Amino acid sequence: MAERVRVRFAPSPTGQLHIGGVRTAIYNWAFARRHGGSFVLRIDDTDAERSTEANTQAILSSLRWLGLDWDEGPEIGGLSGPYFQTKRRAYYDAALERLQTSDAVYPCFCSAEELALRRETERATGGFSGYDRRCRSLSVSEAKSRLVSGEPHAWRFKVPDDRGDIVFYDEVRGKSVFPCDAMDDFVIVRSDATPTYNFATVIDDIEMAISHIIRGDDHLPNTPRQILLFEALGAESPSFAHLSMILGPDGKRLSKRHGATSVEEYRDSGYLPEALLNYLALLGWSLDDRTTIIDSSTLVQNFSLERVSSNPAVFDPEKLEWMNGVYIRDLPPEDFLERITPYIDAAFQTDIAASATLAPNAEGQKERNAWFLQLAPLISERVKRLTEVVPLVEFLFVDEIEIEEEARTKALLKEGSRETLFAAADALEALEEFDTEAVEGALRAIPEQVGLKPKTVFQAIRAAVSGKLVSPPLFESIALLGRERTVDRIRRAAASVT
RNA sequence: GGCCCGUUAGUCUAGUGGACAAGGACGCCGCCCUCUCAAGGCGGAGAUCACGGGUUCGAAUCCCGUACGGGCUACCA
Repeated sequence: MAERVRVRFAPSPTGQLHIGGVRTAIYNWAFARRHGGSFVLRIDDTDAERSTEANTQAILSSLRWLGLDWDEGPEIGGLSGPYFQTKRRAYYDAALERLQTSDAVYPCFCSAEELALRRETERATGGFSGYDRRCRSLSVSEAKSRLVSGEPHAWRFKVPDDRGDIVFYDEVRGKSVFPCDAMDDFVIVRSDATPTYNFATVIDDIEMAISHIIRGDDHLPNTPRQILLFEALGAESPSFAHLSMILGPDGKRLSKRHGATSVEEYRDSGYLPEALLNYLALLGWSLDDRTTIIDSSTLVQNFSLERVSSNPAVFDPEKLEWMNGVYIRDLPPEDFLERITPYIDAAFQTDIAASATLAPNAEGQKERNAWFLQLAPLISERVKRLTEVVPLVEFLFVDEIEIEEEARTKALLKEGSRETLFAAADALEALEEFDTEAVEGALRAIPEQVGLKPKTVFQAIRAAVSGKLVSPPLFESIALLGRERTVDRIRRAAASVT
């Protein structure tokens, strides 16, 4: 195939961008980038009932968030626009007209109710095989007069009788054969004059000079119909690559009842776009026998349809989470801070960006910035999702901590903890410097002093200072919290232990 | 019912006729490190390559059948 590579991702805005759709988008994007081709984004919004503008916006922002930039499409335009099917009506009307003159279609006056009824009875008796071609045998004059009288009608494609098998080579699955005579005369234009998916998509793919159609294998049965339409319209078929489904843990196609399925949900629950991209890219494609962490440029350099697996994959949230942790740990402290900022602001009603914590030139905040920066690596290696940062740093952001019940019973209400806490408070109060080393030096002496195991001592202090059983490392945490707040918390906790 | 697709450990995968009594990753288990939780290090369990036939000197790899799973079967996409 010498022609230029042009692929398209054509989501239907009937919902948010879901996991399966994203993977399709990733493969299309990577394929285009790999071959120096174009990645076209087209919105297949022919389902007027369920398509919404909000969904379209959500899809665009999800793609942007993931770094999947398109060369032509909504908001940026392009030579093959418009990129919304609802705005391409003229093309569909013209195509229908051509098929009418070439006698490749015929009007069908059967009502939807009628068809449903027939379908049902035939299926019940075992032998349903699609539309029975009833209107195909209408005489030309009858059809014409019913048309003229304004009788509601759809347009059906005449599946040829002498066409033979439809054969094509799927880039993922290899040779595919569909017997033509098993296909019924499908509707291409509805009675409200709008095109169906099969019709619109073929016309657009022709007009947009799409070279490779990479899509979910739920479209596999549509492919022979579309090939017939390409032929009827005198166009060459593009190459096809059908991706297997992404399944839920029960082996059924991934859906909302399996939990989070939209990109936005993953973003909101603290996933990094690069991690989601990485995970999804490898769900059905592999670089080699051992690579699991792969950045987008490596993906682009190596992506090929040949290495796309043809069997369905079960989506594993645990592996995604692990991978997200890998990416979080890999983030430079500055980046990490920037990424957690929105989550922290949301949780504590702070406005870190506005208070210039992260702006290096804002005097007075420099200190706080540096302070926070110290903490970053300590936290980043402890979380797998950005949202998990919130409980870990809560003790630094609230004036009054609340001691969790478990922390109280398991750490504070232990034999000797009252003495421990008083000793710790005294030791910390007596320090000249209040940095990590000094704090550690002071606190390390406590276990022996009170005759308890280090773990017992430090857990009591941790509970007093953070209110929790789990926190970033104690000495650093205390140094960051500051002497005043630390000592105050420890004394209060001591007082509450009788 | 019809048409189509798929089948390597719980999961994602490597494997394209001999180097595979099957490699990597997640998860799981154990040990080490350790102030908690993580991270990290080391080690381990886990696959009769769905099953049955064939082709071949030789099959996870090719062919056929069966079973199981999935998709489509709409004037949805």
